[in-house]
Amino acid sequence: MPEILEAETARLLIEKRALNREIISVDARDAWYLKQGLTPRAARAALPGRKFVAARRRGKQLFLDTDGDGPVVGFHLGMSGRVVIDDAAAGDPLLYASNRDVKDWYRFSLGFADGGQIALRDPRRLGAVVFDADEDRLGPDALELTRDQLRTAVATSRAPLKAVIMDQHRIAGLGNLLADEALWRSDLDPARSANSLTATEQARLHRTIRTTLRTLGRRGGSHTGDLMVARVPGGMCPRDGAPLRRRTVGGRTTYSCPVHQV
DNA sequence: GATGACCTGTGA
DNA sequence: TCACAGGTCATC
Repeated sequence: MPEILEAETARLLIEKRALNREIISVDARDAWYLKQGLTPRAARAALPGRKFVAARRRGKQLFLDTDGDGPVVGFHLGMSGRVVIDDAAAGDPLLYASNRDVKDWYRFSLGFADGGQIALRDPRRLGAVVFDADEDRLGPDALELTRDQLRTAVATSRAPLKAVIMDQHRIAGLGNLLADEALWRSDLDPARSANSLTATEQARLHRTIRTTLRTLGRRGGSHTGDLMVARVPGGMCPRDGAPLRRRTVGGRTTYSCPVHQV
């Protein structure tokens, strides 16, 4: 996904199009896609006759509440998953992932009594469907992040700053592109140890995460950052023209400006 | 904490 | 054929 902005787009689509429609069938043809002990049989036993009554999100994860004593259905989009309702796919085309509509990529779908359907289409199969996930394993949602929460997240770890803000247990929602963009806008080196930030830098990072999410959300997604155009080998910093540095930080490909990110 | 594993498609 | 991909998990 699919970072927090795409997850929110998917949540909005679900909220608008999938609530209060009676589920009558379950197509869990890819049993591997069901995680945390969920089986196709259990899904078929639990969902028909129910409807979704709320679509919630924390970080990149989606939680669909069902009526009565039904399960909370968790959707996780992995690297390439998208929510498709009837014939509408949520969000902009994904980079780094195919957007073709291939039948084989429908890993999980639910049919509605009115003839429509909600489905997860995921070429890479790194997403998941779960029931009744432990939502509190995730940290505070990045879109609602307070300054105190940011301070707590970074002050308690000496891991690289980027690894810490991408750690879903500490802050839920930031992925590789958003983390690079926010750090680039914050003038902070992704490899610095998180607990080395001064109070001023923490405040700046907090403010920047918020404005980055707001701005890129308005533009249409995680791939619309200013750094994206330069996020290629040999790319130049859009702000000061310096050659960008490309390396691995926190296990992920990372682009940063050696001149203004310190 | 860094690393490799999971899985599959795409483009060089 | 290879490197690489907006994510997470277990393991050294």
